[in-house]
Amino acid sequence: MQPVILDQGPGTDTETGPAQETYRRPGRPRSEQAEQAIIEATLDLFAEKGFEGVCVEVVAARAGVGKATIYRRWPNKEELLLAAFASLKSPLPEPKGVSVRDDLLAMVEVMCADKADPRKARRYALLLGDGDKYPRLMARYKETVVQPRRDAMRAVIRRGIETGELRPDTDVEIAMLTLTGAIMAQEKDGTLDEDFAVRLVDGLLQGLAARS
Amino acid sequence: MQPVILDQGPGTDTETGPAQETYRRPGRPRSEQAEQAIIEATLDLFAEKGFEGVCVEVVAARAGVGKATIYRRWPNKEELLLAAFASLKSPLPEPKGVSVRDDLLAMVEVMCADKADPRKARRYALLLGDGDKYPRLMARYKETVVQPRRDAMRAVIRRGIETGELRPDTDVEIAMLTLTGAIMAQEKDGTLDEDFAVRLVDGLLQGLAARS
Amino acid sequence: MQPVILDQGPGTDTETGPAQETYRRPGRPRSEQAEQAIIEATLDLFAEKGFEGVCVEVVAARAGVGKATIYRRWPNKEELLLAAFASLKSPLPEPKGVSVRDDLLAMVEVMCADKADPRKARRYALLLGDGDKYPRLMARYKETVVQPRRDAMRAVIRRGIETGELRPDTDVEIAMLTLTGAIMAQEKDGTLDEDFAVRLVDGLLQGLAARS
Amino acid sequence: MQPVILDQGPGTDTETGPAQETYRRPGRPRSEQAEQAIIEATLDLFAEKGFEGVCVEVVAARAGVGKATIYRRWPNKEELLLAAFASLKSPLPEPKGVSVRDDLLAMVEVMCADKADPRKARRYALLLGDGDKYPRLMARYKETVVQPRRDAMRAVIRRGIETGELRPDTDVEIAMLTLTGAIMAQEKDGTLDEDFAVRLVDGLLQGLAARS
DNA sequence: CAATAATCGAGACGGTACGTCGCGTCTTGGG
DNA sequence: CCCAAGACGCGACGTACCGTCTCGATTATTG
Repeated sequence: MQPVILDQGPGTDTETGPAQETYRRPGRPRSEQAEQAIIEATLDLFAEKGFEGVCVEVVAARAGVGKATIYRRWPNKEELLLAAFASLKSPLPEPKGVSVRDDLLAMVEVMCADKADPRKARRYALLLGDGDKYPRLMARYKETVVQPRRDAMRAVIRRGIETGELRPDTDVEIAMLTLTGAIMAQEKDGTLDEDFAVRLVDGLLQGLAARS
Repeated sequence: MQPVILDQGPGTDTETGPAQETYRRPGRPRSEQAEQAIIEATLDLFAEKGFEGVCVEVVAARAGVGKATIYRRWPNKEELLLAAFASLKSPLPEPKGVSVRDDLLAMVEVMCADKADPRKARRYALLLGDGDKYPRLMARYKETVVQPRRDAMRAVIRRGIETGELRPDTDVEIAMLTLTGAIMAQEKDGTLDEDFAVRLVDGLLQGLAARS
Repeated sequence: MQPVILDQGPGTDTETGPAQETYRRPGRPRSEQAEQAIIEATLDLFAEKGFEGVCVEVVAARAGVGKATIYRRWPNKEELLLAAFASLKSPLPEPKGVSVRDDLLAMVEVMCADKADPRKARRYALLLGDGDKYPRLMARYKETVVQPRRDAMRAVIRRGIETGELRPDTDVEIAMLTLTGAIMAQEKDGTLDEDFAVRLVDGLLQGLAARS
Repeated sequence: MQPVILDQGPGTDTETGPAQETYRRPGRPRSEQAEQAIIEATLDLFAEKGFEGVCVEVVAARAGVGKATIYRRWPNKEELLLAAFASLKSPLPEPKGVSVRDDLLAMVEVMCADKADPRKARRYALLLGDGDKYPRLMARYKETVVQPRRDAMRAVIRRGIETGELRPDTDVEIAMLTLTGAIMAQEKDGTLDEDFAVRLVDGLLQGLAARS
């Protein structure tokens, strides 16, 4: 019967940057500490027990926080998870523009490294290979993490065609899907991760067909 | 109403192989009909309402079956879903052995077609981008659906190297990951599915590098 | 809608006594209304359909309450039933102290009346002769309802001996068991309830033995 | 769809005695051993774990018997329990007819002894004092065990009135309820069981009122 | 001796209720 | 306006028994 609490307190989480004038909503400001503790607890729980282990009630308890403090910030568990994952994002390197092979390699190496970082690995592993009960989450993950990377990669390939480094009839989408897909498809326990990036980029550049 | 005579018999489904003589466990055999009805109901519910809609209680009601009859066969909801999905598997075509390109193309086409079949598409779509929260289901899905396909594809590539159709220094794993990964990574609402397979196979065969 | 201010507060119901200062546990207090509604629904269902009819799920639905709200208060169905029955207790009249016969009669009459009151009668009838399957409920019932009444009755008899109204060699326990037991043993559909109390008390006072 | 199995095999349990001519239904006769084992298992389980512990499935397992073998004999769990209890019945002694006091005493002593016998005690305790979730069962118990005893007792009292041993204005029903009720009401852990019977009978014979 | 018939054990069947868990919301008193 | 705590309604989960229904095998009596 009480009016629904509208999430319009100081510092709504849709704010992506500081407002122009230093405007401050009335009332007690949200605790930055609480926010951090929640994210950390979420990430820890996820790393420990996977998706199932991330229960809002447990996160709250571990972060020493009330459930409402979580729901004041994120509308549901999924967004919480997503926010937690987002805090792990490692940005792709800016292409240096010297050689397409080098730029692609740098990108692929960063993406492979993500699977090695223990914390991100868990995210990767669970999302893509171990227990993926959260496809909607995965969609969002793709949207916010995978897609931007693809776009960057697409740009590099396009530039390669323009510079003549790549075949002029290169199928950009296919090339891009091939690279990102291969990383995605590779099993996390792959045996020789160190030079996987090199093999992948070079393999793709050369093609499979025997040159007669 | 009469159960089929070749019923697998009562007992745990952990049976890994048929006994030597056609052994029959004591007690009333499990109803093959019930099993079918359950799988169908599961698939229907999934197609209708996605993951969330697949509640064991609803499946049981729709299949005209007690919950225990479900739990007697599968230990939890996840395994039920998996079994249901498994019943959708479309086997890869046997490689004809004429040309590697044709064999690969046939395989890729089947895999692409899976994403077009409404029922399987839904599985794919929900698993990879829509549904909600089913962790290790996808792992099992990969294990039972994706992995076998990869194995088949690997075999074709290996044969291509032997016949000289593919470069002798082809990196088999990379090639295989590239193909399957690209299909996986392709968005389900891809606009030009019809020739995607051709583009993918040919793109990979030719490579990206400009021939100087 | 507002919970009564003297709500017992949230927390386990194992609290055996009130804290010194009116201590209030943190968190939202338990709704007194919900408690009432649950008890009422339980009693209604019991009156309507007997023991079998008292299903926690139905009680919850009828009380407009979640199952958890019930299980937060009582650990199981049995305790719920007991609590519901306890709320029906009709206290024994205070002995007026004029004559033992009158005091006993008043007590017996109240106890007999309980078997006439439709709601309490149902409890009695079902517990002792009709319902189905609730083991240790009756024990608790006796503990909380029967025993206190016996204690009160015992006190009256003791006083009667002191005042000389009863034989000095009266066996108090026997007398008390005799009275309460007879009421207990009497069939619920007894045809002449109105003067049963008088007959019982007088019968006991006079004894059976012919006076030679 | 199959016709219901009618319980008309050899030796339907409605047979209360051997038929006149030694008629024997065709087919395999019911195993007397199984019947014994079932009853024993029921009684054991009851003694061990009370009402709750008596699950038909457990009884069957413990007796080394199929569930159908139980349900072929008794229509439901309640009847099984009742049959088991019935096998414990200890008949009242025939009144010797010398003195009413002696006859009553003998009867009361037997009834008290029932509460001492470990096996019967459990039945008594659970039915009347410890865990009585089965009121319908208790009704049947009263019907088949308690009621016959009351009838016998009533007969003795009536004879006492005729012989002049008891007051001519004795209220037979009250007297009878008083005796049986007191035994029923007495707690099983009563402190001095040995002479309880004497105290009860004598207490009732003398009455409580002081003789002025 | 073969046929018939009812038994036996085992265990699956459709149901119903249980008690638990987690979600996202609401409501306390106190910063 | 925020905070920690914790109750709320809801709804799915997986378990436990109930009483019934097959199975193949066994055991008597009848023809």
